Amino acid sequence: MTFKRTTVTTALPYANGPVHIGHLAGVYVPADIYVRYLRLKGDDVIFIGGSDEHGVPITIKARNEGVTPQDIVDRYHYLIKKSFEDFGIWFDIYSRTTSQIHRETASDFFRTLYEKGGFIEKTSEQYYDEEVKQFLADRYITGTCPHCKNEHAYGDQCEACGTSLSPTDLINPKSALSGSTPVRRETKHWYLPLDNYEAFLRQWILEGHKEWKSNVYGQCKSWLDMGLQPRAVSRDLDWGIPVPVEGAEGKVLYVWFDAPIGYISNTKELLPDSWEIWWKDKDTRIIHFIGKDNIVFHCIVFPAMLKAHGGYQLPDNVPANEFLNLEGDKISTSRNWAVWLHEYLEDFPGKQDVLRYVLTANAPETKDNDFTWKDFQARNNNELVAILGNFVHRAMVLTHKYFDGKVPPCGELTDYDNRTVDEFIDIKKDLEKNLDQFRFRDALKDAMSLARIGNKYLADTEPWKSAKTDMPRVATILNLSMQIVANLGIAFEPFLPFSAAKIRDFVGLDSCIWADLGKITILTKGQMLKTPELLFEKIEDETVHAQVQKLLDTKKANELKEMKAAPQKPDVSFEDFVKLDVRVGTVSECVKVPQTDKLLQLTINDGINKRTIVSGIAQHFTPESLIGKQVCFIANLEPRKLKGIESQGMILSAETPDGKLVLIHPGEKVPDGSAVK
RNA sequence: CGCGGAGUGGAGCAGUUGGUAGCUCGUUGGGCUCAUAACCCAAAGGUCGUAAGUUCGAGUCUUGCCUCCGCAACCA
Repeated sequence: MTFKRTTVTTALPYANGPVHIGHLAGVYVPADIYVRYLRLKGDDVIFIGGSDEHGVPITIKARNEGVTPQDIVDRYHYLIKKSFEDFGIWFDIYSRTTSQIHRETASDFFRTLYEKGGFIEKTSEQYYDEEVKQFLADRYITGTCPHCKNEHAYGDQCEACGTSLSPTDLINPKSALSGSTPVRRETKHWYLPLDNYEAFLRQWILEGHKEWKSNVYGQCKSWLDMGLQPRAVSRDLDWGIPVPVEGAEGKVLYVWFDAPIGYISNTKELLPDSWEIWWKDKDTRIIHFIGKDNIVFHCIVFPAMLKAHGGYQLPDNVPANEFLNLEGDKISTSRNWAVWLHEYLEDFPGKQDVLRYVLTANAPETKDNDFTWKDFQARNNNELVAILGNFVHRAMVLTHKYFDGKVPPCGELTDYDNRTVDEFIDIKKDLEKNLDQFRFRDALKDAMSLARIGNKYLADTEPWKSAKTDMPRVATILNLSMQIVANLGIAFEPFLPFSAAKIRDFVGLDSCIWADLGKITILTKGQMLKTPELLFEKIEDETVHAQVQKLLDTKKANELKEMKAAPQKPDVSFEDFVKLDVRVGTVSECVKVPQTDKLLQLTINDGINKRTIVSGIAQHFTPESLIGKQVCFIANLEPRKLKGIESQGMILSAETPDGKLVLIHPGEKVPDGSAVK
C-alpha cells in the first residue's frame, strides 16, 4: 500500500431533513476518524462532503409545505453544514449539488457518455398525474392488489401479501400525490447499460477486492450473480439537472446519477486547478464511506459510470456500515424517531466527544446496533470519566502536588517501567492496524487501553507512597505518567479531537504527530503544566431521562398523527336523534366499585334528583378527581345492572388513539339538568 | 422458496486461514486512597439461534428451519 494521496468521500446527506446519529455512526464519524488519522501520519488527504439536493422527495416536501424545493434544500443544507462543523467533522469542502459547478460537471459527464454512445434510449409508458403535472414513481401510485385485493398496495409491492408488483398491475390506480387517477403516457429515458460492465465489475470486485467488508462484497456478488440490467438515469421532473441533449425538455438526471458526481464537482470547487490528480492519478486512493443502503450505487453503478466515462480511478475501498437503531426501533426521519445532531449540540454543549465516543464504541460495523441513552450515560460515566478523564486528572494532580506542576526529570527506568512502555508500543501497533483496516471500534478500544495502562501504572507504582521515602523515584514515575498523558493527546486526536486538544493544551504540547506516539520523550523536563481541569463530567440520571422522555413524547405524537378518524356510521333520522336525552349533571359522590378494575360508581345531581351511574373509567380517573365536576350523560339509556348496581345512564367521554379517556363537560358552568343538543 | 447481512455469558460486542470461547460494562469478593465513590486485582457467569452433516476436532465449513435488519418509496 504505497499511495501518495487519498481522497475520502462520505455519502451526501439528503437535504430533506437534518442529520441524525444514524448518519453519524454509519458514515461521518468513521470517515472523520480515518481522515484525522491519515493527517496525523502526514499523508496527503482530502475530505469531501456535501448535500444531495435533487430528487422527488424534496419536491414533494416542498409541495406539502407550500414552498419551493430550493427553500427546502437551503434550510437543511446550512443546518447540516453547521452541525457537522460544530461536531468536529471538518470537511475540506462541504458543498451542494445545486451549485453551478456541479450542474456543469454532471452535465458534462452525461454529455461525454452520451457522445461516446454510452446510453440506451428507451421509450416506455408510465403513469402520469395530470393534476400535479408529473410522472409518478412506482411508489407514488397506490391501488388494489390483484392478488390479495388489499386496497392500499403500492406500485412496486403489496405490503399485505408481499408480492412484487408493477404499477400497471394495480386495479384502480391512484396518485399518492393528488389522489387523482393517473393516465398512461409515453416517455423517453436514457439507460446506462450496466450489463455491458458486468464482466469488468465481476473481475474488479470479486477477484480484485476480496478484502472488502463481507456485507459489501456479499451484496455486490449477489447483484452480479443475478445479472445486471440497464438502469434509467433520467427522470421526468422539473427539479434537478436538465438532461443536456436535444429533445430532453422536462427531463432531469436521476438523482442517483448526479449525486456521486457531486464528489467530483466538490473536489473541483475546492481545487479548481489540481482536482484531477485526486480522481485520475493512479497514485491516488479513493475511499467512499457509506451506509449499507448505498452499496450497490457505490460499488456497481458509480464505478460503471466512471469506467464508461474513462480517465477516472475507481474506488479502492467502500467501507459500508450497517444501521444504528434508537432505543430498539429503527431510526426514521419521517417519524421523527431520531437523535438529531443539531439538537444534541444544543442539549449537550461541549460534549461532542461523548457522542463521538459512544457512536464509535458501538458502531454498527458488522451488524445493526442499538443506541440507548442508558448506554450513552454508562459509557460516559464508566469509560470516559472513569478511565480516560480520571487518569489524566490524577496524573496532573499528582505532578502539581509533588512538583509544582512542572514535568519532573526522568531517572533510571525499572524493569516494570520498561514493560509498561513496551506494552504501550504493542497497543500502538494494534491501533494502527485497526485504523488501517477501518476497524474503528477496535481501534478506539486500543486507545482506551492506553489510558488503562496509565491507571494501572499509577496503581502499581504507588507514587503517593514513594513520596515519603524516594522522591527521585516519584519524579520518574510522574515523568512517565505525564508522557503517557501526552501520548493520549495524540492517540485520541482521531476519535475525540476536542478532548485530545485539551490534553495537549494541559501539557503544553504544540505539535500533534502520529510518529511521536509511543515515545516517552515527548515532554521535556521542567515543562509547566496547566491547572488540572476535568475532561469529562458525569452525566446524571435526570439528563438521560429527559432525552428518553423526549423520545416517548415523539412516540405519542406519532400515534396521534397516525390516528385516522373512524369511518362515519350510517345516517340516523332527526326523530331518532331527538329520542336521545343528553344532559349535564354534577358528580356529587364517586367511589370505586369493589373487586373490579375498571368500574366507578358515580352519583350525579341531574337537577331533579340524584341518580347512580356506573362507568368503566376507573383506570383513567381517581374518584376524588371527579367529585364536583360537571359531566355530560345520556339520561334515558335503559337502566342496566353492573356488578349488582343499577346504572341509570352513561357518562360521555372522548377516547384518544392510545386509549386514554377525556371527559366531556360544558365549557362553562351551567345549571344541572341542562339539555345537551 | 427474491437477494444480502446478522443471531455468541445479565447488557453491548470481538472471534480474521477450523485446534483449549475473548473484550467492555454490569455482578460478587479483595486491595488502594493520588483521582470525578473514580482506580487496581481476582472470581462467578456461555450446550456460541436451531436441527442434521463433513472432520481426529467446528462459534468458525455444508444443508434445512426459526428470528431480526437492509435492498425494492423516504432513508446512513
